[in-house]
Amino acid sequence: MNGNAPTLDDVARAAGVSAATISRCINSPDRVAESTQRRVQNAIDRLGYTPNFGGRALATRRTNIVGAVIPSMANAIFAEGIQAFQEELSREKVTLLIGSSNYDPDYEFEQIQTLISHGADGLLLVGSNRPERTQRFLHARRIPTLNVWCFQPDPDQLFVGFDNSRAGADIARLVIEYGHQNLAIVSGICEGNDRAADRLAGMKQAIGAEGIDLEQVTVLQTKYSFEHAARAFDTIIAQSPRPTAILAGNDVLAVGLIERARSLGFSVPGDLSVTGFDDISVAQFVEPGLTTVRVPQVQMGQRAAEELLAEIRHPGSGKSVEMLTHI
Amino acid sequence: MNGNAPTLDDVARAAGVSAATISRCINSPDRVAESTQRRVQNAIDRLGYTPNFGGRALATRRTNIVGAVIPSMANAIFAEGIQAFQEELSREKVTLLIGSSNYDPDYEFEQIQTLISHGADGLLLVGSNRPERTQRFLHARRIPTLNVWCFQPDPDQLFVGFDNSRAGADIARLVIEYGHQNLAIVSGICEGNDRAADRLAGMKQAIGAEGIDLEQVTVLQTKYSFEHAARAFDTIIAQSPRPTAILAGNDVLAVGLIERARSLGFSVPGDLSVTGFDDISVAQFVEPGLTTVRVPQVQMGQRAAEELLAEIRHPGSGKSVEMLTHI
DNA sequence: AAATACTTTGCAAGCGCTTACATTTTGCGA
DNA sequence: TCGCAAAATGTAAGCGCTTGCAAAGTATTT
Repeated sequence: MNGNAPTLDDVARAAGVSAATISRCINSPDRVAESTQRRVQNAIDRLGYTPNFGGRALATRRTNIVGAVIPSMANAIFAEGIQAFQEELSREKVTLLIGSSNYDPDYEFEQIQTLISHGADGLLLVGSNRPERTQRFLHARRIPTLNVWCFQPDPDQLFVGFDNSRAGADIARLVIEYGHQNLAIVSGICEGNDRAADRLAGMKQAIGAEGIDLEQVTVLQTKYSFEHAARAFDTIIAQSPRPTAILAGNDVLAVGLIERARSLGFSVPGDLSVTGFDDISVAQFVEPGLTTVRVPQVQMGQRAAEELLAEIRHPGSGKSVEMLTHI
Repeated sequence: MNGNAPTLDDVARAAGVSAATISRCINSPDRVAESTQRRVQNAIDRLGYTPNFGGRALATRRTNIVGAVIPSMANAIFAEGIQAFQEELSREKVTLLIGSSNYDPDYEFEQIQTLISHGADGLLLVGSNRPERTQRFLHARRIPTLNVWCFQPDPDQLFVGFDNSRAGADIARLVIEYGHQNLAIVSGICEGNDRAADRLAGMKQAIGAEGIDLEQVTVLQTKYSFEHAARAFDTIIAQSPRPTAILAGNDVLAVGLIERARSLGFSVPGDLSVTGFDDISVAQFVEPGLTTVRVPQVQMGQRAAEELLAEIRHPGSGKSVEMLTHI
């Protein structure tokens, strides 16, 4: 904070009214006569007054900050959703504190603690699979929390997301319908990542249900980066029979796979099809025809903001929302 | 915050000491007898106490939050640097509040105000060209502020960045040395964006100095998106004589240009060279040979954190740092 | 003109924490 | 055993804001 910031009292003195009136001017202007309001606004402007955060937080027992912990800021997967989330929040004068966990549950817990100790009124988290310790903390402190990017019919938690398993199954089925029989899957690392795990499970289930022997399907788990995807491609392409389609666990992987394929001289989708997941804009661009599971990121972000705010303001009033993906 | 969170007094009562002692246990343990410390720690654990943020902020007049306003979260340009910035901050138990301005000075001002009103102890801003109003506010409130992504020898401001103009000149010169005579420039929008403006100015200056008629060089200003870059490409490619090299104002534009070129059947860099700026990782991947100005983003983020923290803790002690780019 | 209801403003008590200062306890040399 | 400095702890005054309650001012009704 700031040494010489003007306080409510300063403004009050300047405007010739009491501090309470200033406070009301700011928080419920309709309880103040219009003429006074003008005078006060004037003083505020003149002094460059901004409410002191600590004071306000102390008095209202609310910070109007919500925290979000996303797995990664390094790629665009979460950017759009978070942006929408933030816009919706700022409409309500709530600020977003962002942390990133690098897909590491321990680090996620640390970030959560930091956010809370910095006063976050509520939390947006990605996915739902987190260690006992984290869950206990959240529960003990009664922190309003909402999970995105996944959905479970659990009445004790709040979700705004979709069924990763079903989406995974959908795209696998589609690929098979196109006639592909030799498949490979390049998934994200499933441990500690329910989205990746569910997608993979869905894909496997659908593949099995379509009568393809799962033993014949190479499944690789790898980090979400172009480089790792390229390496995964090298492994897959060396196999025989060579797969004719690769199902990627997300678009970062898909783009990495496609680029690697091309730079090795394969034509995509001529020699080989690749499907993605998440619909990030770069993917659209690198490969206009990329078949990918489209996730309603913006909607998800907006809705998440609404429901989380509801839960914060009136605990128990936030609702879970299942969204649909399409291909 | 939380309705039923235990307070200092609760802990004090539980431990049978005064509130002051608890406070000291937390903030300067060496002023408290070890036996008491144990007892207090015990009570803290038992009650699950965490200091109330508002109270602490009010009493210390410090939040340990710093704010950053970046032009955009939608692309990766700032991601790495911000990530490094945040990591450095969290080493010092300081949390980062991020806002994005969408390259709009008014919105930037709004974000700055929000950050300040949420208690930010200091601010990281991108670039240095901002409206009078913003500058006045920052100055009047004596808010420790540091500008990144640019550098000026102005002793009244703090910079951790590089000379965009020189970098722009460097890459233009290089392209000309490679023998290109017909050039085009696709710049970001310069208004309100000193980085874009400086880069462009540097490029123009170098081009002129190399004896090329600037009148012959098409200069387009466009938003930083793949789509806008693609449109710019269409304009440029229609001209005669057709340019043999396009200087892009950043890597998002460069990638957009290259992709558009390829999808129209041009070979890059065979038919046409494209240079970038910023060195984002996707660029590396889309076009391994892309000549781009490499910006030391991670270093910049780290150093910015150090200097900004210094300035916050001891006003006047933060130093400006000029970093070097290379090609 | 008096009685009533409403609107506008002020008063003052916290919210939970830190910290200067005062007080008590402890340790140690004489 | 006493005296005194140092260490440990307590006391209490804020930090800047909100808000219930009371008071003052205005409009409306009878």
